[in-house]
Amino acid sequence: MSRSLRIATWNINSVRLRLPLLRELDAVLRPDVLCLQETKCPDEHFPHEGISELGFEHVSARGMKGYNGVAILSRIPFVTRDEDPNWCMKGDCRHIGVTLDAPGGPIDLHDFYVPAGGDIPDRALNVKFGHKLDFIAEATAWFASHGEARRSVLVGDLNVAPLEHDVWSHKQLLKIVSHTPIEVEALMKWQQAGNWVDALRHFVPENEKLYTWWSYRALDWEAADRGRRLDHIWVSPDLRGNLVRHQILKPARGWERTSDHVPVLVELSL
DNA sequence: ATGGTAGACACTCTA
Repeated sequence: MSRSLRIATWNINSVRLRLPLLRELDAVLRPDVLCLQETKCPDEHFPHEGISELGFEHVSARGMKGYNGVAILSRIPFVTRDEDPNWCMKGDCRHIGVTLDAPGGPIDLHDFYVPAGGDIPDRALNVKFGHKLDFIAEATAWFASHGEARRSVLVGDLNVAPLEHDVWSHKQLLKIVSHTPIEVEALMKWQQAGNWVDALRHFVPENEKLYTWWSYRALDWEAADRGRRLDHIWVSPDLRGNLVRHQILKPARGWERTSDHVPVLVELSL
């Protein structure tokens, strides 16, 4: 007998503005757990009522005014781990860790919103790029010091498209923040630090294009199809055999007043 | 090489 656990992640780009879209997402994906990034919402204004109406009884939010912000919405109980690091000592609401009361035993879940890093891929000229690299390095060191992850899932907007076919043109994006070699190397070191399994690439071969984000700035995002895979789901190696399916909700990019990211989901059989 | 769009918030920051 096995039970399923459906974990989704979405950079929602304002949880208050897009609360109605969560109903659409829920109808299509039916996640047990939904991790959000860029909620742009201080905790005291978090729309708890609308979210509990969707059936998510368990909510942990870490937000601030104007920027950033993460939240985990869940149909299954969890405890928030408050002892996790305050990355880069900035208190800027880019991570929540919870331990899920999952079938078959607890699962540690991490929801990350990695700094985007600005436009210039040079830490000497752009402090945001330096912050991004420092953030990833700090996360790498933290997971390395904890050894190989076990019964763990790490999701979020990691703001790096690591593989050649995670972007519409590898060659044209080599100097564009999100796909530069220094960021790709840093992200891969992080992945290796916990021996994480890239769950989306577990399902989709590396020679196939795979995107989760399309810029707002295209006249016709769908026709141009200049996407990038910025959103990720990683699972610890002991859960590799429990992966049963994934979904990239590309139609969400066509919703009215939507985010520039689309929801991504992985189902585990536990 | 440039600029295009979007959200929060109240000036211009962030993406």
